[in-house]
Parts: sequence; structure tokens; C-alpha cells
Amino acid sequence: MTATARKDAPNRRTESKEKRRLQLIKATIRSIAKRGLSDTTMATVAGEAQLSQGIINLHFQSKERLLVETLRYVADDYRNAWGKALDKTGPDSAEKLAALVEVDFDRSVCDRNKIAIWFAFWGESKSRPTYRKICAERDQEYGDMLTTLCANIVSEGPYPNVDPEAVAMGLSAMSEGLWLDLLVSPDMMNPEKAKSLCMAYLASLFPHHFARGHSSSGEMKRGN
Amino acid sequence: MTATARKDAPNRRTESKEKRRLQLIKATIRSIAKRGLSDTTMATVAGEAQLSQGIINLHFQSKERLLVETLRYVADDYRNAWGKALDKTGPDSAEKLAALVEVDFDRSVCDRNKIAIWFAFWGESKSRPTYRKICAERDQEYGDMLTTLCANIVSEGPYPNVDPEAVAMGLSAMSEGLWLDLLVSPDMMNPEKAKSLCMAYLASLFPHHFARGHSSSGEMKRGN
DNA sequence: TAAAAATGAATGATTGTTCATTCATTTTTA
DNA sequence: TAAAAATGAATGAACAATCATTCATTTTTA
Repeated sequence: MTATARKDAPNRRTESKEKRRLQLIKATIRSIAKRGLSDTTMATVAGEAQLSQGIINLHFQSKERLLVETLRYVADDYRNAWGKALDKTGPDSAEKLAALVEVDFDRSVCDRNKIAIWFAFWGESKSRPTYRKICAERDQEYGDMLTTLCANIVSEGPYPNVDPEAVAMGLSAMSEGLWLDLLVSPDMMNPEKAKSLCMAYLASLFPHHFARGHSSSGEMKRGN
Repeated sequence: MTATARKDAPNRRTESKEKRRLQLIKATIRSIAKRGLSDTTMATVAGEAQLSQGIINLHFQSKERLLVETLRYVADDYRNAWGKALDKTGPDSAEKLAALVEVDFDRSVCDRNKIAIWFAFWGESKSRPTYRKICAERDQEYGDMLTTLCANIVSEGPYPNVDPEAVAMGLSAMSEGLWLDLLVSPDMMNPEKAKSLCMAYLASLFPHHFARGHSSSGEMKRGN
């Protein structure tokens, strides 16, 4: 039995604090996805985690803190996803932009459960400044990245009268709106279609960098 | 004292059923906008309406029904808004499309309170089929209208390889995403900017029908 | 064996709902 | 037309259920 083996047992009664917190956050996510935020109680979360009633207050002090930590986890998760995707690409900005669109509709980011979590918190964000702040920071960082990439592309190709920030805002807005369609009308929308709509948007604004009318994933013009 | 005068008193103890229901629905909207859906209780709604505890169950039987009726009211309100806007325009499809964008970011439709209501219900829609159905129907009807208008424009101008349904889906997605920005980052986004982003989207896809690079509301090319 | 982690029954606050009662209004009666 | 009776909308206290939180106890760890 190695030193790490003792951490492999799935239902050890005593886990490290950090692991328990993560376990509870993931249980919270499952509960919100399944029952919605307003039907998610301390009991349903503890039940999802297969732990006892008092466990959440032990690790998070209050329900409110659990929810905030959960939102933070989801936001970090999303940040990591597009950060990693960017690392995998070359230096080309158009390629990076396509990779970001790819991530937004990749299974790891946009299954209906995860989308439901986002909308659950967005839905409460008007009356909860803490939620709103976390979401706004996420938007800010993502938007800055998009704007930088769009600015690079504008500087490369001949695109008179194209405002990089406007393209970035339009693209992220479209992504979020398509998430809503995936959530509300899963019969009408699917990730592939959503992806191609975003790519069509990019192609219409940056015709020298993105090919039009292709539905396959991440298709771009080469050698520009 | 005329026969109608007796209905003018603002705080009549006895109102018609329909008026009371509407009063309670509007109180629900205010409560959700102010406190969010999960902190909206029978007491907060009754308080907003300045009526007593039991009044909601008297008129709506249950909290759940009140919320469903509220969502239906908001959805109908939206439907009426764009229906009226269409009636005011001429027969030109591009003009109608611009009018729809105008409505989406008109004060009467998109102040932060109303947007908060939409997101509150969207946030619960994953786990509430009734909410989802109402939202999906709204999307369907609006999407069909958009698609028809886009198809007309495609048939008018030379737009090879432009799919009307794709444009329609992209536009409505962008609108909804911009609503999210207005909700979460009101410092970064405002209705005028949102409107011009949508118009820029239309201009990039239908350059013969919409003028590019103008920020003033509803600007279109004439005489096409 | 002392410290830490986890339990789950208990607690008090909050919630949606019910219902006997009140009261403004309408209808009927004389 | 004035008084009496009937109506049903509205009330708000009471109720049962549910909720987040606490804490004495048990279990596990080091």
C-alpha cells in the first residue's frame, strides 16, 4: 500500500477538507441541475453527496456560502476550459477564436446540466450582488480576451469599419443566447448547429480569415 | 356619480376577479425583480400588492400557479410588444426586422427588472417543464416570424449561401445574450449599444438592406 | 489517547395553505 | 325608496410542513 493509496478509497469517512468541499460543491451542482436552485436544500445536497445533514455547515458555515463557492467553482471551471483550449492552439488569432467557439459548445462545457447551473445563478443575479460580481468578472476576462483576438485579426486583414470590441461582444452574446436555446429548446438547437452559427457570424465579419458556409467544426481559411 | 365611477377608487375592498389577478401578477413581478425568485414568498407578493396573506390562494389556488400565470403574462406582454411594433411598420421586411430589434431594446421591454424576470424563469426552466414549455413556445413563434422576414430579405437581395433560419436564430440568440449583459454588466452594456450590435449583425449579413457602421437607431438603406 | 471529522436528532424560524370571520356591495323585500 | 337579506371578496390567525442551523455524540485519524 503506497502513500497515495489511502486517498483512493471512494467512501472514506474522513477526507481532507478540500476534497470534502469539492465533493459537496459537485453535489450542489447535481442538485441544482436536477431540481433547480429554489428546490435545492441542504438536505438534497447532503443527499447527493451521500453525507449527513450537518456536513455543509461544518465545511461552508452556511448555505449562502456553499452556493457562492459553487458559482465560483463553475466560473473557474469555464475559465480553465477556454484557457487550456487556447494553449493547445498555435499563435494565430483566428485559430484561437475558432478554438474558443469550439470550447463553448464542447460537451465538457455545454451539456444541459452545466448550462442550467449558469442560468440558475444568472436568474438570481439581479438581487444578489455577490453572484453578479462573480459573473461580471468572468464576462470581463473572457470579453477582454475575445477583444484582443478580434483586434489582432482586424489588424491583419483589410477590415475597414470593423470594431473589435463590438465583434467580441456580439460573439459572446450570441454564444450565451445559444446556450439558452440549448437549455429551453433542446429539440430545436444542438451544439453543432450553435457552433456553426457562431462561425458564420465570424465568417461574415472576418471573411478573409474564416470560410463561409461550412458546417464542420472549426473550419477556417488557411494561409492568411 | 356615473356607473363607471365606482370602479375608479384605487383601493376598493372588492375588485373584479380579473383585476385582482392582474394586481397580484404585477406584485409578483415586482417581488421577483426585487428579491429574486427564491426569496419571493406568498408574503412578499401579498405585501407588494398591499393585500392579505390568503389572497393568493383565493385567486390562484397555489404559489406554483401564480408563478406560471406570471410567466405567461410576461410572455404575452413581450408577444404584444413586438406584434404592435410590426403593425406600425410598412410592408418592407427589412423595416420590420429593424423594428423587432428596436423593440427588444426598447425601455418598455428591456429594463433590468423585466430582464430579471425572464432570467429568473429561465433559471428554473430545466427542472420545470411547465416553464420550459411556455418559454419554448415564445421562442418558436418569435423565431418563425424572424425566419419569415429573413427569407423575404434573402429572396429580395442577392444573398447566395445565406440561410434565413440561421440568421434568425443568430439574431435572437444575440438579443438574448445582450439581455444577459444588460442584467449582469449594466456598466458595460446599454440598450443603445446592444441595438447597434444587432444592427451590425444584420448589416454584415444583409449589406444590401442594412447600412453598416451607423449607431443611430433603426438605420437602414433605402430604396432596395 | 487526544484531536479532528462526521453524524443525525433536535431546534426554531420560515413557508405555503387553510378557514372561520369580517365587511363592502348587490339584491330583494315591503 | 328605505330597510333587510344575501353574496362573495378579503382578511389574518392558525396549522402543518419544510427549512437551515446547531450541537451532543460517535467515529476515525494520527
